[in-house]
Amino acid sequence: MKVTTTEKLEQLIEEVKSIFSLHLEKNALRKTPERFAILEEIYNRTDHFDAEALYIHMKNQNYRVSRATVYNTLELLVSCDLVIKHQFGKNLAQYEKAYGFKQHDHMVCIDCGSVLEFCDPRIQQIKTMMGEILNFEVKHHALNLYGKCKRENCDNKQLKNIGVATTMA
Amino acid sequence: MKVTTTEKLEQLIEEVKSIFSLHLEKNALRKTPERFAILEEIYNRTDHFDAEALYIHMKNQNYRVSRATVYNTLELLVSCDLVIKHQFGKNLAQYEKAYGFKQHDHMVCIDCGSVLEFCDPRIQQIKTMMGEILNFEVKHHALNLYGKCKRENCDNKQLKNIGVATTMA
DNA sequence: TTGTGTGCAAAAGCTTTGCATGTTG
DNA sequence: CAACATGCAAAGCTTTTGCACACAA
Repeated sequence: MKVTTTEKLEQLIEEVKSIFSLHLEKNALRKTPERFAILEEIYNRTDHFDAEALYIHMKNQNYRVSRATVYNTLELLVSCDLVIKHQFGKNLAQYEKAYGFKQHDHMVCIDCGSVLEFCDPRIQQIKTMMGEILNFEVKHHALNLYGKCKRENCDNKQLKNIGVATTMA
Repeated sequence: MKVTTTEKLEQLIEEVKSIFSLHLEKNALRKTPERFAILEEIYNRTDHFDAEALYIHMKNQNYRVSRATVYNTLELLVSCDLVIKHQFGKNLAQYEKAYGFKQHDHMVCIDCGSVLEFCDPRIQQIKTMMGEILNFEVKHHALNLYGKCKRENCDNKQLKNIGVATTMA
């Protein structure tokens, strides 16, 4: 029987909802519809996004939610590793879904702001070794490479919201 | 003849001033006393600092300077690689002098905010390889490892200004 | 029913901008 | 002396906070 991409995504969403549910129970936090709606919204997105974009998008779908709750829930989701928070060199936090995707790092174009992902096993080795040497328990990391992409429509201007490749062409 | 640490620092400061001077000339920018005073102030500091701390410190020394000029000059210095700008996961840019110091990366304690530095040659290999694979001209990078330090006076609370080891004990 | 979570709006914090003034080239 | 840089204060943006109300447990 064929399993479509949509079905896979729905399965993934059910899975992360269970995980989140369990996390809320464990920490005696409430299972509010807003929290699950935000989680679902995030996992239906592709690429990176900021808190305001998430808020606006939910508003546009006529989902009644406040910025405070969006920020609140994002923090919760980061704390249980369902979402990763990034700072790509701007004073604007970018977020990304984390569960079921290979851990990766980012290449950011300093002209057009486009972001590509890559994996390299050496970063894991560095984390382990430096943790031992410096006597730290390393929890996570951020490796961003900044440079100039060679897209022909790279606009050689820093966009205001460091964005997402698909929103910029 | 003995060369003291202070003398070395003064030499270094003269050197970066020349570099900055040349950069200003090349770009037809003006050599104002404020710009050189800020550069000197930065190279007299140790560790990491934010724009406000730099501003306050100059004010305390009765140097008349404005926030606008501080931000302005910091950007200039970053653009000619005399200063590096960091974002250690907070919405607050941290800066660091860059000339004459080995390039390094950072280990940040998620509890007390202390920052340690380390070097690892593998990061250079990753930059080169990923630049080729993704067709980017890599200009710089940021690798931050986040974890828990094992200092006995690590206060297990996130400080407001991710700071500098020496200001926190 | 109890108290945590939410929405709204105001406040806070960092950074940028506009405009009059000062100063470099 | 003309253009650029500075100082000051106001504005801009993202994020946090306070408070009254709603609703999950």
